[in-house]
Amino acid sequence: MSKYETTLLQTVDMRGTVSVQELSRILGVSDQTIRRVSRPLVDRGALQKVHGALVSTKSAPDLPYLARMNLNRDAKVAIAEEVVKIIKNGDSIAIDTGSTSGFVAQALRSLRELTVVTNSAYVASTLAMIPGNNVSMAGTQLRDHDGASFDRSAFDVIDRMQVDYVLLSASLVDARNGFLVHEQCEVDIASAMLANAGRAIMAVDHSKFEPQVRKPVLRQPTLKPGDYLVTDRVPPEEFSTLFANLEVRVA
Amino acid sequence: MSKYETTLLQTVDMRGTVSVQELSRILGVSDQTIRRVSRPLVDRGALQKVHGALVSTKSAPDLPYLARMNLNRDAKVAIAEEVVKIIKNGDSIAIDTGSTSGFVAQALRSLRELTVVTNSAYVASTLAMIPGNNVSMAGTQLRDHDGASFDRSAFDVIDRMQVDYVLLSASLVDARNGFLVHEQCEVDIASAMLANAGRAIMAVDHSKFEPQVRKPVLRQPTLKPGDYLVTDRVPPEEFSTLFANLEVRVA
DNA sequence: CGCGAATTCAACAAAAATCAACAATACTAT
DNA sequence: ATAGTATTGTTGATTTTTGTTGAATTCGCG
Repeated sequence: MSKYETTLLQTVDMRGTVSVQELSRILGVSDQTIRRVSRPLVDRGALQKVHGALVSTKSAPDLPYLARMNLNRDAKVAIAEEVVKIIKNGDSIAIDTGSTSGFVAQALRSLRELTVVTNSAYVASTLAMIPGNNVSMAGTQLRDHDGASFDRSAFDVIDRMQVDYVLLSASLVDARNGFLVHEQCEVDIASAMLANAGRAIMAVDHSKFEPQVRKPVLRQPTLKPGDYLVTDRVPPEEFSTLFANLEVRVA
Repeated sequence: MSKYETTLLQTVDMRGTVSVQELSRILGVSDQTIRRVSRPLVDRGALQKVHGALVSTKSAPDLPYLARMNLNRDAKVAIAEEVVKIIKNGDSIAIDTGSTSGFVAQALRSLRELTVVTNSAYVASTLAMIPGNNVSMAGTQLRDHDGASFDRSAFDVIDRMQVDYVLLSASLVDARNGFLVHEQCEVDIASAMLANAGRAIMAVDHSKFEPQVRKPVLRQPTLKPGDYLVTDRVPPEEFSTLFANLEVRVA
């Protein structure tokens, strides 16, 4: 560990992005030294390196949530458009958090007079400003990586509503165990929404059918017969049992 | 990843649409370079490209709130940047709804470890996704034209918090009557925030000093000596009494 | 539809940044 | 004190980025 590490990190985090040249002036060492001491920092992910400068990993624009939204972007857009075909003007819908939900929210802007309840601030602000919509934000304190809430008041709001549809998502679809996610709080919100909704719409892109690096272990509540499954590719054969009672739509 | 990426994204997201020409002037590089560094951003969907300019994917034109945001945009951007100079990393701030607040939220993305409470879903979702921030959304049911909440739970949340600053706005500044708005609920929220905050920051662009077509009649709570007034032009002489005890900053 | 202006694109040359290797210096432990 | 180790600055070759040029494309407008 170099003696410059802390100063270097502080400076870069403070300013967002600092050129190698300027860093060498600030620390009073050569540019080559900056490159050398920054390499381990870059390797362990404390900093990012670009040609000519170092940028903080905490820097705003490349946010985890938005980065995730751009993964499989085309698939998610297609799925979102398919979901919107199910919903009609004037319907009510509960929307959970998740990368696909953001796209569905965008696509739902083409409808009118929707009643929406969601625990995602992004979804809420996307749909709230459409004239005629009635949007409720469930929850108070927002999780930083996706701006969603899972506190007590979120459940209070959800339990007060009765909606036509609920949009759910999952991190992994497993032929044996069903729809899996990483966090218990996500399951809790999904259950609450499901309990107060008519038909559920499970939206998962094709990447969710393949093994994940970090395997999720928590089961989403089981769906009712007649609930929708919307995805962007025909699912492999081994999922036919799991989807037997669902109305499957492929975008 | 280019070293210009962060600045470019911030600028475009903040302003909605920026011409390639102006971007090249702002970043001090050629227009060709702007095209080059923006291409990967466009490819991964972080930006949209049109002939002659780049537009933010987050921008949603032709809506009342965002239309209002585009009125006097340059002034509001300047004011927002001035407001950010007052706030430091780690500070806590309450933010009311209003067109200028949206710009301040965008500008506050450059700071870290902020604690934010707001009744605007737009502000909440803008700041919630910055890693390290702690954002609370005050309120449940959202007003459709600006996605802000004024229900009972909004006050409950605000009254629970004690923050360093509160950002307020107004529809009209009147030399005799002070800061005026249209709706009583806006005054109520402002009062609640003011009661739980250290110093207030009143942000009004120069257009608010001139008569409005629809004259607002409700008085915002009076400010304390030492509170900030941030605007984009030196206010006319007749306001000197009203601003006597305030720290006036002109962007 | 066609014209002029503005914008974009492709290619190349210049400039800047990076890397690897080596020499000089400081520091440590015997 | 001295050999050994680690850190730093310098040099020159290599790679990446950038601005410029001219051709091709797109846009706005009569």
